[in-house]
Amino acid sequence: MTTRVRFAPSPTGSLHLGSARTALFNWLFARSVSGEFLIRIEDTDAERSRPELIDQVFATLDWLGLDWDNRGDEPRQSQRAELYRAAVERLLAAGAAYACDCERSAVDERNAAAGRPPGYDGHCRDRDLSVGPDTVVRFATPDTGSVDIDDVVRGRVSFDCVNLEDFVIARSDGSVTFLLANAIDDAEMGITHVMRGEDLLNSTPKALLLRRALDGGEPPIFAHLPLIVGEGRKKLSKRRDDVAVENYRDAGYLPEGMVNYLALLGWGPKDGVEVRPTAEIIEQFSLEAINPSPAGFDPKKLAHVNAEKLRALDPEELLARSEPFLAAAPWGADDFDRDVFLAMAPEVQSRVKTLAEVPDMVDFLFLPQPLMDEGSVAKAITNNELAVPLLGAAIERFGSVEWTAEALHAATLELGEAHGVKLGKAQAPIRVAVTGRTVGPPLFEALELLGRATTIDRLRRALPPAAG
RNA sequence: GCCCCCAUCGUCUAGCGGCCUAGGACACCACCCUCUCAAGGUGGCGGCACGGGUUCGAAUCCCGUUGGGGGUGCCA
Repeated sequence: MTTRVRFAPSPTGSLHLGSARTALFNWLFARSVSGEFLIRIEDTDAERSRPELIDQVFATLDWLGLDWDNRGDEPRQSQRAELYRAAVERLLAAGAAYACDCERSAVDERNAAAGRPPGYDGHCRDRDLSVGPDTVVRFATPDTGSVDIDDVVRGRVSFDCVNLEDFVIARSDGSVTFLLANAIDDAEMGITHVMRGEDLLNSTPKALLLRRALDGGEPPIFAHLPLIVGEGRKKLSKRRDDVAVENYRDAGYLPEGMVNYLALLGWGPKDGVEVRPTAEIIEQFSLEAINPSPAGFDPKKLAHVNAEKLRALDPEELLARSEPFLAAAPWGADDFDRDVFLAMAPEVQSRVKTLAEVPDMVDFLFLPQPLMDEGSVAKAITNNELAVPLLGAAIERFGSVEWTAEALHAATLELGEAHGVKLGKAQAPIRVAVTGRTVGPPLFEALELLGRATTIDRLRRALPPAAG
């Protein structure tokens, strides 16, 4: 039997980091065993589901590079209502489910009055109500016995049936809930392994009970993934944390950076090599190596992994990936010179952690005039008594020096010596005059690319009027 | 409240009874390299939650405690 896994998002929001990690692990597992990775849309809740979000989820999975094997034919639970409804009828007919017209508040009151813990009390089990617009359908869980799950990452987990309340499988409007649709579809799609977040562990015995009641056959193997937690060791939340994968894309993270980092949350390669090509991660991946404890999301490490991926790109690739960010840069399209960019690319790569930082690293090369950073100007020019003489000397010297990074480097060194300072001090005012900042890529390479005329023009402009 | 899960440096992890005076990575600190800033190199800081067992031997196995988290919906 071929291994078959699924990722079953609910289109109620943009793709969440936790969901992306779940999708990734399913995908990694499927690819590592030459199995199938399928997608199913769990939109049984008409109130919350936003159909337009489905394409967004697909787009994000595409961006991450998680290809699925039923593309274009992803089951949508909202379109399978009849199938589910038939299952509800069967359960009803078999006496495995019953109608219930209890209001939540009534249940709570009864529990409070009787001193019982919260949860449905089975009030309607034997009332023999008929199903109608004012009733839900509940599944009658066994009163005794237990449901055991042999979870790949957690070992055997046992649930006593007495603690399993009679849960709702069909709403009063006739639609079915996730538990039922999920159990039916996993059986029907021939899913062999179910990998999902640990927050679903408690619902697993219910799914198993349903599957059994519906003669769904051998249950899948379960693997409940550790939750990804945020700052306070709590489940990542939309309020506190930046959880939308799209946000990371827009912030300049590489998909392979996200994939690599996410793969490290709850799993680690045996050989300890953390940052590596996705193909290798697939090779190394194994279900048994997933660890059960919650994993904290660390933006700093994500950034580091991303930076490593960025450095691994060749210049052409960097340019291509940077395109969206360069398009939003402050210079005109005509001012951009791809050859200049490509020449500077290696220096840019070792200095940025995200694509979003790329434009700022090269803007002075394409802008008619550099963006002058106030603090930098003050520090290196205004409040630097050596700035004027140094700049003046540079204007003089750069007029005739051979225009190569090497010669410019040597010339600036000599300029510094003549004024009693080392190269570090000597290049500072020149750097600010030409690039607008005290920090940036290597100066002399940049000057070479910029050309003699532009460089000298910028040096002149940096000189105070009186001195100029 | 009840049910379930988890527990190695701040964080991600290696470790699956002796190779552990616990290894790596991120972050942090120092030094080196150096035209700034990075990158890179070297070194440093820092951890098996606690208490009982089991065993010749426990980070590793068992029990308990404590702590954390998740679930407890006509959400998924």
